Amino acid sequence: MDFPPVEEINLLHAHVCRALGDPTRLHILYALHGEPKRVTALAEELDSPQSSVSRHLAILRQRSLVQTERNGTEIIYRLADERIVQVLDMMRMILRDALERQSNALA
Amino acid sequence: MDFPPVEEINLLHAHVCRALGDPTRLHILYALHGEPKRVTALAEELDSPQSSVSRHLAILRQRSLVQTERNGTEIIYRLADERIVQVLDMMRMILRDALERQSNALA
DNA sequence: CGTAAATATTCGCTTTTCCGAATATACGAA
DNA sequence: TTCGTATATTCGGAAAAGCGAATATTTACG
Repeated sequence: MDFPPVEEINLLHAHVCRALGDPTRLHILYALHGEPKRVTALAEELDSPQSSVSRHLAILRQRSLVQTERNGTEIIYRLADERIVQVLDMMRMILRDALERQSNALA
Repeated sequence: MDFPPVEEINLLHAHVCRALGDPTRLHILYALHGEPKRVTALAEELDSPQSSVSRHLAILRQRSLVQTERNGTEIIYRLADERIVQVLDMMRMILRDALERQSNALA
């Protein structure tokens, strides 16, 4: 029983993190939380061009962060794992605490 | 009492995620877990040039993921918040499950 | 002061990422 | 098949991020 080397795991892991490293994609992930949606709906909600949203969704799908289901001509996107939002929320908490520490340090 | 707009939070959040989106930086964060280290020690551990590690550390520091403390001529880096590793581990779990689902889907 | 050690920054350069507009593809209905 | 809607992809260019080597900076010590 052998495991993939650390470097390879880090590579995959970093690839996923990079997918999270764009404000529009974060917005998309939160918008899909508990509520699958189609591309056009997301584009309207984010006030972003359709091609842009579609490209972002493709990136999230490649990285296994969202899944798709076709319904006629439309395609429904959903979170591949709802725990993703938990992770994002935890990051926000950590970030908030860090910012708070910094403003305290200034005072 | 007003809050910063969602867009601004997403921008900061994405900025932090981008810092996580590099395999060397992930390696650094795990290497610092529970064990502050100096730059040279990290460079040796990662078998990476000193300038490269220093640049990565600067990025992690800008994003409030690590903190520094000077000790003579050396500078000790530590995680700004140990919960960061929890978040990373959670992401790995989610990633592992996703990969597992995918290989099952092929079978 | 001068030297050595540790860390940071700069310099070129390459690669990646991002964007909107335009175009292409896929599907359903008639 | 032809049309309309929904989604995906391509195109061309701009901005950001990556790297190693070399150089600069900071600190301690004699």
